[in-house]
Amino acid sequence: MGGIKVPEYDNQLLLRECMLPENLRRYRPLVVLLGPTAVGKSRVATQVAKHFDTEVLTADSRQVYRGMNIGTDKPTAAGRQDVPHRLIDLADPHEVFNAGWYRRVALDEIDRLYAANRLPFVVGGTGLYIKTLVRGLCPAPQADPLVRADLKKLREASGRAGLYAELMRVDPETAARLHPNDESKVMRALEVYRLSGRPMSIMHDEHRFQEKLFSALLIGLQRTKEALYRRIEERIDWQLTHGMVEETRSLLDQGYGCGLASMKGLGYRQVGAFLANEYDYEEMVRRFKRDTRRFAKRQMTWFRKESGVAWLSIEESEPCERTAERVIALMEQFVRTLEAPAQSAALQQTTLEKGCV
RNA sequence: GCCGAGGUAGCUCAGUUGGCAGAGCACAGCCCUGAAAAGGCUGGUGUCGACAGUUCGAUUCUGUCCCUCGGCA
Repeated sequence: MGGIKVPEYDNQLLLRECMLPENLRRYRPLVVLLGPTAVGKSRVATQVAKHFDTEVLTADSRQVYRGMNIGTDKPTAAGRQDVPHRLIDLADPHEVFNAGWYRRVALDEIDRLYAANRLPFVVGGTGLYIKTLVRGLCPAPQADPLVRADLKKLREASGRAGLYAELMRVDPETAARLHPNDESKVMRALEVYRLSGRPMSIMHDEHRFQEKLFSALLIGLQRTKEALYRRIEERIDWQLTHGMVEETRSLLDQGYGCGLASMKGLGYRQVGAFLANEYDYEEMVRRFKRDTRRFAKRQMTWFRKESGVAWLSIEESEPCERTAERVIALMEQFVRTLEAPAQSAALQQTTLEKGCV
């Protein structure tokens, strides 16, 4: 027998201890399960949440909209009864939901869970929303419809070049960072300047995503590109045979036009164009799948560069119960490092280095 | 077998009166601090079907062959 003996832990006991009110307040533990669309987060998350007797806090910029259910793969009522899901159905499709709004309501939910001695468990694929919890959001002014309307006028009068020229004048540093064609980000930077009188670049320099509100464990799920793409196609086929077209039609009939941010989401955009006879059904399916593949790719680009994610590769044959077990194992290990930082310093350095933020 | 029409990027094709091969789509890589399922940027060496001939130089012209799709037998 050689090597160092790792002490045996009673994980359930430690977990209960970790979730004692004073410890929750002390460590502010947070677990995030992330990954690209269709990788299989939801089913795993439900099992994991059940195991830890907690809830699922969704980090999904589309499931926040009421009435958008099939297209956003929102958990069903039955699933939500099994395990409570929060941060869903927060806004109507005509409202402009955004990262700041998400952060405020998510922090409230997390505090509520701490008060109930439960471990907050965030699950989703919207990288920016997750980042607002794990690394914060700079205290720039919120989006303002009046300023935006004004900027739109400027856009109409003098085009993208006019917007960009103004940004070069008031915030050359941000202008240098942004491409003149990236209208929405150029407008946001102008909005920040008009509302605060300060260049956004200065605020970013001051913030630098350095907030640390939680001891966070980030777990990422990934699959091979081929497997992920196949799952995307299967899910879209399922959505289309289970009411996606009807759901989109109903939203349009309620007056939610295709110009809304919510209606520009995957699926709704393509089905909406199909209903407007811009192209036929087959073309709609092709684009829906293609655009979802592209999205998954963008998600992976974002997540890959996020430091501190513990990645779990899922094999094709792996049942989701097994994936859930692996996630649970990582979480229990994480809880140990919180509970007994002295003994597990080595452990933290080695195995959990990647997953802790 | 004969007569047409073709063979150029993963796909559909354009093109070179002989001089470093180019579009769309697909795909790939990337950026992001209140629209993030949004928005934006970048990426083309490919035996130009094969072999030979003419030429300083052939993907382009000529010849032979191979393959595909029509039509006729």
